[in-house]
Amino acid sequence: MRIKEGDKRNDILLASTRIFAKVGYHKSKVASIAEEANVATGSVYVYFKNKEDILLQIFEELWKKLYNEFKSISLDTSIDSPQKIEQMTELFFEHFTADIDLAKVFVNEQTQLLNDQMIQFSRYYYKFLDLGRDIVEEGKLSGSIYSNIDVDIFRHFILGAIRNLLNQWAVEPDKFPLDKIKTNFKSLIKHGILNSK
Amino acid sequence: MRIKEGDKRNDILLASTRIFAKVGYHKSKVASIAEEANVATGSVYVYFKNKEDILLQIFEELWKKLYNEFKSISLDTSIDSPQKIEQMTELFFEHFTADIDLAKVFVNEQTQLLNDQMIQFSRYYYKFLDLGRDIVEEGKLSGSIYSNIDVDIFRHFILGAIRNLLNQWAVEPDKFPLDKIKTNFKSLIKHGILNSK
DNA sequence: ATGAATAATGAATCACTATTCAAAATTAAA
DNA sequence: TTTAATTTTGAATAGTGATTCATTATTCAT
Repeated sequence: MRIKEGDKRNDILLASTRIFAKVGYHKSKVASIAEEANVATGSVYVYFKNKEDILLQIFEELWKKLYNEFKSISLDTSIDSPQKIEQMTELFFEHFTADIDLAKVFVNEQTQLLNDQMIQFSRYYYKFLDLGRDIVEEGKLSGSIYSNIDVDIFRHFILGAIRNLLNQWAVEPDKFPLDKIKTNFKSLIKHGILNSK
Repeated sequence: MRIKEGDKRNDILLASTRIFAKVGYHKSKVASIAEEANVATGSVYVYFKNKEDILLQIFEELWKKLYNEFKSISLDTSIDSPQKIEQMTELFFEHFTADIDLAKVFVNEQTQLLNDQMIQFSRYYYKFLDLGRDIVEEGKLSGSIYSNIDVDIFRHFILGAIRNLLNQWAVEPDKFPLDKIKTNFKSLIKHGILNSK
């Protein structure tokens, strides 16, 4: 019997996140990923079906973690809907602050995967979207959120805005410091731009 | 002397927009584009440097048009900053309503191009961003827009939100009708979500 | 008509890289 | 030790599809 030397699967996942972030998924070579992970090219195919599968697994892990974190916020009965939304965005930004490469991969690759009909994207992502819907609906019912707002539209509004701000931060962290982004973001979501004096 | 048979360059541009929208840039084949454009494969290389150049030219034309349309709004002295922002978003959505394939290409391919250091993306895009900055700054100075809002952050906030909503519309036009998106969008930008009763 | 001049063609090339797989290496039990 | 099971390897393969370019077609001026 031979036993596994360390966690090659995870090494590959981490290495590919770095490579994908640096040159983009399509320009990344499996050989480069293997080299970055200190693993033979063939080993990649022991742990993943193919190159695309690596990318899908990165997102699977990402959304699994985020979904679980969001779930506990969602279930918290001591805070109201707007506070939950605020905490969720906070958590979202924090998660990526810790891993700028993951942020880049999220920003650059997720949309294409989602729009590819051939692909089964992480179910945790859709469960996360469901949590978001519930929280906004809760806010509308309790009266803390404008009742004329469409829940589905708002979810995609907020997600798109976050995504693009993360992108700016990932590209120019000095020009777009995350705390400044967070402050502005929360204010924009809550009150919009109009100064009604 | 031989004269050009029709506008093959434009045929290729239109055909590639359809193909890119349907299967995505990376999975698109130059041969398919040529076929869709009723043109020989080699002809593509008469009008474009390579496959990537086609995509860049699609964006060049897109942003050239949008920039010029936005410019006239920006110069209009009869309306104030918030109205300009409203008109610009209106125009933005309208432009893509007329061409859902272009919307898909914009949503799916632009981020990657912008983040690729090797690529010179359309200068009109950056000029468009400058227009946006000026308008928001104008609003802050006149007092109609909250002064604590960071102009750069707001620009990317609004662009990201629009992009993601366009994406939803392009994928499920029935679930996300554009007029509903526009109404919600304008309200969210102006007043946010908090119902202060 | 004729022949420059330019436009258009598409089969052949050629580089590139994802994937495979037979062999080697490692470990643990017998 | 030896064997057997499992893991790892990386050179060879094989498919793909972007790009080239020699050839053909078309048009206009003469």
